[in-house]
This record gives sequence, C-alpha cells and structure tokens, in this order.
Amino acid sequence: MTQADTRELRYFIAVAEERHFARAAARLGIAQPPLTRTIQKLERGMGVRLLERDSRGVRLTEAGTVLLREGRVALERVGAATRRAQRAGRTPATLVLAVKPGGDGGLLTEILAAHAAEPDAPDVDIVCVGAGEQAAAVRDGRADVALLHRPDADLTGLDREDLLVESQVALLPPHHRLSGHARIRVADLEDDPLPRWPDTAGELSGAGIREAGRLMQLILVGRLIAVGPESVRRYAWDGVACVPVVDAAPTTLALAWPEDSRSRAVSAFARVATAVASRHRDATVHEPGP
Amino acid sequence: MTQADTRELRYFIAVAEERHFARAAARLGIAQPPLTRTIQKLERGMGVRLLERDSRGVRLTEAGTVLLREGRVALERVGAATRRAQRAGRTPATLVLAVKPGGDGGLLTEILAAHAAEPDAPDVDIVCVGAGEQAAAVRDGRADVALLHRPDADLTGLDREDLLVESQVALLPPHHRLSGHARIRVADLEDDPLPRWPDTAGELSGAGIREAGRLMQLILVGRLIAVGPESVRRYAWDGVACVPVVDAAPTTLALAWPEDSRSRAVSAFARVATAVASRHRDATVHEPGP
DNA sequence: CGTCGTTACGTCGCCCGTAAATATG
DNA sequence: CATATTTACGGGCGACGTAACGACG
Repeated sequence: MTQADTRELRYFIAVAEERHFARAAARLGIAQPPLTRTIQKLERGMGVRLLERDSRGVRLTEAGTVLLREGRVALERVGAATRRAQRAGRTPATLVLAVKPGGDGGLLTEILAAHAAEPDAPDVDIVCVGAGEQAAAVRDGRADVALLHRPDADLTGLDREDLLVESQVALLPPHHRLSGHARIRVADLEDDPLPRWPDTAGELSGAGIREAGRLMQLILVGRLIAVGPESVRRYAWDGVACVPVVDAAPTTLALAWPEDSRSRAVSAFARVATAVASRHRDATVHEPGP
Repeated sequence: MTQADTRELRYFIAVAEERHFARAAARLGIAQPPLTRTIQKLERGMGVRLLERDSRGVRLTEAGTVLLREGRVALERVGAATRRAQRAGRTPATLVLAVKPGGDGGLLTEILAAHAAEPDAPDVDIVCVGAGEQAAAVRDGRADVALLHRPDADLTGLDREDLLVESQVALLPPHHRLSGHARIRVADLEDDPLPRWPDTAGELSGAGIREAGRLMQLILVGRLIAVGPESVRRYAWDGVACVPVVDAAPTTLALAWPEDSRSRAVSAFARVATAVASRHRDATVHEPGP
C-alpha cells in the first residue's frame, strides 16, 4: 500500500493542524487510540515518518509538512469532484455564481439580464460567500464561476477573464479628519483601523464584518474605516464619505472558473459577462459624467 | 455522507471506463457484487444517478461524466500528495527530473553541471518516461520537474519557464524521395506515416516507439518517418537524413513544475536552467557557424 | 503526579466472495 | 436462453471505544 485514503488524510490533517492528538480526536469526534493507530498505519504504509512525537506535543517532519499542504488540496479535489458531479445531475441545470456582497462592480444585474436573454441559458444560482472565499467556492465545487477582485484573490488553479479595472475609494465616518478631502493617499490612512474591505476581512472577522450593513454601522460610529473598489459607493450609507485614494493600486474585477472546466454553460456565461463589461467600459469612457 | 471515498472513486472510474461491471470487477481484482453495492452506495450517498444500466451495457449520466473526469484528477492529487510526501521524507534529498529520451534539446548535461556547481544543490534523479508523459509524471508526484515541449504537452496545473525555441526537422530514410532536399514543407509529408516524434507516439505505441533506437531502426528501413525538434539531429543514426520543415510550427523546450510548488530546490533548478538556456541562445546567435 | 501518546482487548460494522434471483433482447 | 446486473447470505478483516500502560516534565 502506498496510496493514502481520504480518512487517513483527514485524520492526519487534523493532527497536523492541531499539533495535538487529543484535540484532533475531539475535533474529529473519535477517541485518541484510533487516531494513533491510523497515523501509525499511514506512516508504515508510506514508509516515511510524518510526525515527531515529543512529550510536550507534536512537530511535523519534512514529509509531514508536504503531506499537510498536498493532502489539503487533494481532499479539496475529492470534495470538488463529488459536489460538481452532484450538481451536474440536478435538474434543471443551474449555473452557480459565487459573489461577495457588494463585490459585483455594479455589473451583476446587467450580466444576469443579458445571460437570461441567451437561448438555452440555464438559471443562475447566486451564492453569497464571505470576503475572499469566492475562489475557494469555485475550487471546492460549490460554485461554477465567481466574481472576485484581483490581485486580492488567490487564483491558483483557476482561469479568469478580466472585466473591469476599478480604482479605490476610502469609506470614512462623517467627522473623520479626511472626510472633506477630494482625494487622499494611502499614507494618510496608516493610523486608522483598516480591514481592506471588502476583500480580506483581516483579523476583524469576529466582529461580523461579513455583512455590509454591519460594516457601514461600524464606519458611521467611527470604529473603523474601509477601502474598496469604487463600485462600493452605491452601497455606502448616507453620511459615509467616499474619498478616492489616488495612489492605491487599482483592483480588477474578474470572472473566474476552474482551469480545466469543459462546461459549455460556464464559457457561455463568461462570454456574456465580458460583453457586458466591455459595453460598460465604452459607456463610461464616452459619457464621462452626467 | 456526501464525500466520496478513494475506494469508491477507484471503483466508479473502473466501471465508467470499462462501461461494464464484470470487466471492471476483473480489472479491480474483485467480484461483481461488491462493485454493484459500492456504486449503489455511492449513488445513494451523493443523491445522484451516475450510471444508466441498460441490458446491453452501461452508459454514463451527465453527473457520471463529470465524476469520471473530476474523480480522475482527484485521485491523481491524492496519489501525488502521498508520493510527494514520501519523497520529501527520503534522505538524502533528491530532485527528480522527468525527461523523454532525446527530448532535452542538448541542454541537459550543461544544466546538470551548472546545477551541481551550486552550493547545497541536491542530487538530481533523472527518470525517463514515455513520450508525452513528462507532465503527467510531475502532476502525479513521481517527478518534481520536467523537460517537455510546448505546445505538444498539456500543461494544465503546471507552471513553466521556456528555455529554447526549436524549429522542426524531418527524419527520413536514405532513399526517401525528399532526402536530398535542403528544406521541405509539411504538405510534402502528408502521405508518409508520421508519428510526430518524439512528443506524441500517436497510434503506433504498439510498435515500441518509446525507444529512440527502435525508431531510428524503423526510419532506416523506410517503415515510417518522424518529425521533431532540431535537437534530435544529434541522435540521428548515420544514413538518416535530417531535413528542416520550414512551415512547421516551432516547438518550445520548457521546464515545468507544479503550479503550487513551494520547493526551494525546484526554483533553484529552474533558475539555473534558464541561465544555461539563455547562455546557450546567446552562443548560437553570436556564433552561427561551426 | 499530571499530561500526552501508545498498547491491549472486545465489539460492531463494513467489505468481500459464493450462490441464487431477476431483467432483457 | 444467454448475457448482465442485482439480491441474499455468511465469513473475516478493520475501525472503534474503554481501559490499562509508559514516557516525560
């Protein structure tokens, strides 16, 4: 035997992450002894030591480090395989699109309308996921395509089509010292608590930042500020100031899908989305302001 | 349960490929009944019908088609995870390079020498694989890096660095009607049996084309001809004519590795290889003749 | 002596193989 | 009636849990 099993991988990953057999067993909902045995058997089967058991815990060997990283993606692919097959069997066929609230660059309704107008277009299921999880949703098979922002999102294993380049704005409380400015710079914000919304929630996830309203609330009361693509303007509450950050690297709104996708529905949707985006770009170029 | 197991995936893939429970069971070395039960359980667990059992065989449903494709890569990743971890645990550390006989563009010895001269360079294990299997060897964890030719090789899931652009030559028997020509065109060859050596063995694998000597033998006796990058000249036997094919799309020799590789050894090797290749390019540009 | 990983042992369940049953052209 | 898949039944291996043991600070 040299081929690890999904159960063995799950168990090993739990131990490797917890660095503690007892905690890992609790997390897995089993007793410690089966865990010990499974890891031992895995090591014996592979002919390699994965964990260095020390009395005050567990350290990973070189091989263990590799198996932790590789095993995670392997399990993810197994889960993705089953989920994608499940969804392919559901009727009627639907296309699942992962978005983040407010992360559509204002294009979503237009794209959906254009897509629905296509002949034989499947229904589109929209799933809202937490900040920065759109790519993961596509990778693990929960979604077929995702709207996300580059370069914030990690696109490993995904193909993409760029839709829109957006400059960044800061969302500030009404009485913030910079609220009146016409434009500011990144350096101006370095003292403020800034979770780079809406792409990575940073360390503030405990506060429930995943919801846009919650975030606006916190901004209004001056507990934090946020920076995001200019399309978030439309979600800003009254009183929240939107000030362009002139030297922030622009982010690109992109549509992403699995790089080995052979789905006709996905490519059709991508074609429609790029068409809408390019129409949108032309419109803003030719009619700069009202 | 919604997460398939590796055993279930293996079994399903066997049935899906054979389109026949009995043959699949034989291939797996088990009896049919366990196969039937396993597939049923898999379908029940996923809540989707995967196979349409007809009296004269088995057809795949939409979901089954997806699971066949996705399940293959999932199993491959599981195998890759274990193999890579195994190799990471072996001491001393070695870097495994997959090449195809004669597919090194004449750079291999130079690259190996340059790499060995680096401080802390691991030993390089060279594994020769059949034509077109270098990428697969990297994907499934048998090798860390591969030398291969674009665009013949499928680089899905791999990162690469291009080393050398090579134009193509035809290898012809001594008395072939085109042997005396200084250059020919693709259209001139359309009547000849041509396995696009050495990248894809085509349908002739039964003849044992994997070995270069065998191929030369067949060419000499006039049983077939071959087309490949110009670096194969050095492997051509006496009497075999090498004639440039002027309108064949040039192929690019590239070094490839897993796109999520975080191995220091791989990146060091890639750096050395590109340096050697660029030196080589400069040399051939500045000294065109002998 | 408390913490943590391992070994021992008995039970239950899953997977397998053999044999019989069912559907279909 | 022949081919192919499914159901029925019994045996064995493997995974689990409880309990006892060993190593280390």
